[in-house]
Amino acid sequence: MARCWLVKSEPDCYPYEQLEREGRTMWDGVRNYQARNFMRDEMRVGDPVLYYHSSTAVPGVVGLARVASEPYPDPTQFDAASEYYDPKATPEAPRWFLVDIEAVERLPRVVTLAEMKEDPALEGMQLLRRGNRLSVMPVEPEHLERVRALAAS
DNA sequence: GCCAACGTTGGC
DNA sequence: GCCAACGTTGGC
Repeated sequence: MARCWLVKSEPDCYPYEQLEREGRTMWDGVRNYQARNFMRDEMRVGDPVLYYHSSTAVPGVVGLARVASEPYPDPTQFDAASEYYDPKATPEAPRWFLVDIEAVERLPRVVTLAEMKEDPALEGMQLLRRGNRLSVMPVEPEHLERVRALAAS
């Protein structure tokens, strides 16, 4: 079975609806080494991805997506006009990597953070650990299936 | 707006 | 290599 993932996005910044509309996007602007390492070293084309909305009134998983490319350097790190510009990165020695993400399907309903916390079947899920701030993280396949089942219920 | 948790930076 | 200071994330 493929590895499964969860990505966070603030809906004010890049909501799932926009990914649906555009079909596919570069998952750029990630500036955390752990998250980078997941994208650079462990993601494979086709891996399933839960799409999570953070910093919003009702945070939760809203859709399914999928890894759509091999890793490659995040072009925004070289762009002095970008908010993600990193002066220490060069094309010869890129520091930040990303993958493309494509929309698969919106969940029938939002699976909220609150209900995930209450669900014994999701115990141990990295998203639910205290103080978790990673914007890209692995998800156990059974946890991903459980979230899908909750969304269908 | 508050605050806990965490990552990063930089002085030593 | 330690650790305090600082900035950011993100739920509430």
